[in-house]
Amino acid sequence: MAAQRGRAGGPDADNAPTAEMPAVPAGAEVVRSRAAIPEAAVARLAVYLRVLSAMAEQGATTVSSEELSSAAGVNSAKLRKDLSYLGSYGTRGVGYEVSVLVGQIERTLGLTRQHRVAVVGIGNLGHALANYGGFPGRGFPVEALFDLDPDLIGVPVGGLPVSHVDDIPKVCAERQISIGVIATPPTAAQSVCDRLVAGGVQCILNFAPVVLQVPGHVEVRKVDLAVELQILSFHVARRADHVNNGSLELDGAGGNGVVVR
Amino acid sequence: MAAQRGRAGGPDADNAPTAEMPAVPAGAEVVRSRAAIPEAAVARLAVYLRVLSAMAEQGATTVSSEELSSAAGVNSAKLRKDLSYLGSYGTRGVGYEVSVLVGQIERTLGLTRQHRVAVVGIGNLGHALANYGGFPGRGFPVEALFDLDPDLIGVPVGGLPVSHVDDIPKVCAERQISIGVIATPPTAAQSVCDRLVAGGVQCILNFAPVVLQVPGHVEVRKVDLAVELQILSFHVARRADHVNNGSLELDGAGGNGVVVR
DNA sequence: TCATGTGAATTGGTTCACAGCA
DNA sequence: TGCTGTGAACCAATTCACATGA
Repeated sequence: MAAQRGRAGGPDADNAPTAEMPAVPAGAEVVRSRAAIPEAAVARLAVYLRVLSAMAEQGATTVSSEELSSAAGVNSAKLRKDLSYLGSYGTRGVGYEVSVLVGQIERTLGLTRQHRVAVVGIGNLGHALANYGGFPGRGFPVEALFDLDPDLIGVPVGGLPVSHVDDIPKVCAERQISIGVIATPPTAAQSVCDRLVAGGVQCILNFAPVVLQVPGHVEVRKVDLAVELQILSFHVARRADHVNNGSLELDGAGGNGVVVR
Repeated sequence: MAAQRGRAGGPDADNAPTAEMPAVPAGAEVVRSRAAIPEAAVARLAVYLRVLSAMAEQGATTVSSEELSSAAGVNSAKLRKDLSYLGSYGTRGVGYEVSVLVGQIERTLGLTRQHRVAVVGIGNLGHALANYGGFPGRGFPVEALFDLDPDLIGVPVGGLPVSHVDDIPKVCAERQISIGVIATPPTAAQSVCDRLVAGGVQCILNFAPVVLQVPGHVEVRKVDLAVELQILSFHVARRADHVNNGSLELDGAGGNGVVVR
């Protein structure tokens, strides 16, 4: 049933074989295939990639860990550690070549492949998603749309006609969809999910506020507005409590902002 | 500059006076602000809350950690640990009373307060958000909408007229907005963010693919479609690699699916 | 007897601090 | 001289396993 990977750093960690760590030879066997990049680092790599792309557009050819990390909102040690999972592509005393990093991150994230996307549920959100048109920075073309509403079937949205949810398995298989996006009401989500899985979809991005049950080989990520808002609510409440309790020291020495430390 | 709290278990930890573990003995009105619930647990509490609400609607009055955890897609040990941060509200040998749990989680997440929301950027996504109408399960009423487009100003969306982004500080202050939702194109996001902060907003939910810079007292959470898709892409690629490498042992003993372990 | 609640062990992730190299 | 790359130390989160109490 594969637990959701949602929000906060899903654990999961399939016994991923660890690094071919250059040094390793020591003992004996060990080693396996590729390197186990921590889940948390993967998420950040995607952010670095975006920042780097922006920098490249501005004509930058080189960046230091300091520059890149501050643009990405992390500290430089973490950035360097994250990049080290890719291998050693920096130049000591200098920094990283932007184009090299972009290439390596893309390769690592599997962005050299195409990942065909289907969107299910063409309501407000589904519309928004369908109109993203080719999704973020290409590589994720939307190739199928589905809904239940007879009035929508056949209507083109973002240039693509809507199909009926009953056809999900067939259409997904035909069009080799690898990522299914669920933007339906919660009640429909599980059955849609089952059909996507039947259609051979490997990953699901779920916007519906339900915990999906999927077979172990399917990867699920959840985007949950209510959860996000409630987490923010928690922080507001906590802050308010602190103030009430008079323990508003909070930023003790030097009154720096926060985070920093 | 407060790092983003985004995706995978934002660390960050504003120097939150962690574990001020109630040295406060058995004494009196324990409860109080209760210290340091791990960020990761907070996100899950929101999920438990939803599951519990659904159960309550179905008439359930009691639930065991086993039932609740499987419905929420986590293991029961984690669930019990999470609930223990709230205090001891279960009955050994029996389980938890649904209504008590709902109440405690709501209290902990600060859902007894109202959190007025503003949505900035009334495009496809902004429309979708505005029409959520009162956001997830009330408690998060949308009280202001903003856009740049003159054709939109004054037009009601989801029953609320759109104001101009220049008025963000004034309107947010007037209407006591505590949560700002940014659904603008990336280029506009930082300036919108600055205005929200000027308007006294305490939390920001950012859908724009940029890393926002905010003062330390403002909490930011990011929902980033591109990042989500790229993480999924990574997993697809990794899986493909494993197969190619013939190291598809992966599930050594017993050939269970994956994830599980 | 059974399921909660929780210390202790473990695992995963972050940060430090410095060796190594252009 | 810098800045990368990385062991080691540290801290957070998860899981284990069992004492506890209805």
